[in-house]
Amino acid sequence: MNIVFMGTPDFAAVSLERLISDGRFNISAVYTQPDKPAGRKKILTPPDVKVLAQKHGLNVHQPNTLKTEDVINELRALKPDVIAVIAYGKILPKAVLDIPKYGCINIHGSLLPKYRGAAPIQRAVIDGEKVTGVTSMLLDEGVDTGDMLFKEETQIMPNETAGELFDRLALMGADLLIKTLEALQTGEIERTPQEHSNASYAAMLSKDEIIIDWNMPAQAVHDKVRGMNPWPVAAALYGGKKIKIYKTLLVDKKGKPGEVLSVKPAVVACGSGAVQLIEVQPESKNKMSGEDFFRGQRMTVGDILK
RNA sequence: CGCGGAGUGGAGCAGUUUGGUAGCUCGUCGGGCUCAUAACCCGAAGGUCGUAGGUUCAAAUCCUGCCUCCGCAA
Repeated sequence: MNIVFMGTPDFAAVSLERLISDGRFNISAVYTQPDKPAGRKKILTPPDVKVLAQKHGLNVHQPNTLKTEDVINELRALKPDVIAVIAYGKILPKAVLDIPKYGCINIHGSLLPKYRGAAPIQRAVIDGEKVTGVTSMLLDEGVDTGDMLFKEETQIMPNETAGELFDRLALMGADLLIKTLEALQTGEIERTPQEHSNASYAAMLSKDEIIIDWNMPAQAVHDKVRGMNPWPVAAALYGGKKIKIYKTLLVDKKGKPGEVLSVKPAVVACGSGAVQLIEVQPESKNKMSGEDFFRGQRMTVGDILK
């Protein structure tokens, strides 16, 4: 089976790796986003998929857009049976969707039609969902609106971070990709249209929404912290500065929102309930435990965090 | 040269403006109290104050170069 793979971050790289190690598939080309500057010094960094693809000597393309004639002709020339798209980050125009014999398939990190869009995994955690999963689908011209092929569910653990869930779903997605490709080949596959009326959209996370308001219920704070880890990381304001909060635990205590209920361990009251600060990071500082932070700030029980 | 912050015993911080032989909260080790303890009491060890140089009678503190780390922005 002749496959063109399109993907960018580690989530996609996991699937590509599985595809390569499986051995049954001929990966004629890999499309990924152009290298981008990253880090404090703006070092040009290649996407994970590119690194992996080059390591295996695959044919890598990094066009800025798929909408030009040149790129479309190039794809046609590859004569793919299927194009597998996973977290590629670009819209495929109809001219591209029509190229492969079996169509373009996509692995999405949610149970469609819920959480369509860029940040399905994080949004599910932030919303406090208990169950999520991965869905394979046939791409159409909308964003994550195509007919569904297979789904796989999984529970979201109470203290699981988006990053941890990401890793699990990436593996599940890789399995699902293989399963979907096999089914396409044998023709034993059903297309299920999405219930568009039940759809929801998971917008990309932004740094504008990282601030924690201690008036929120403890569960909501905890979910936000989990969903924003490892990026962009939820933060509380203290003394006019941002304190990133990487990890929390729910604690069965009460107090005024933002009130320090305990220094050891570091417990802060929320709108209802309370959370223990497990791992935080003040500006200019390295990550530290909540207790270390309180100690350094000479925090005492009864102080209000703001 | 994108903006900014930080480097002080094992950890988190104070002290730097007004130079004068290092402090706080923890941790560790020893001892005590206790049925017991992450609680409490007593005691101890542990620091070339990132690094190189300069000013000075004297530098963690003032000046200069360098290294490392971090936040923002991308």
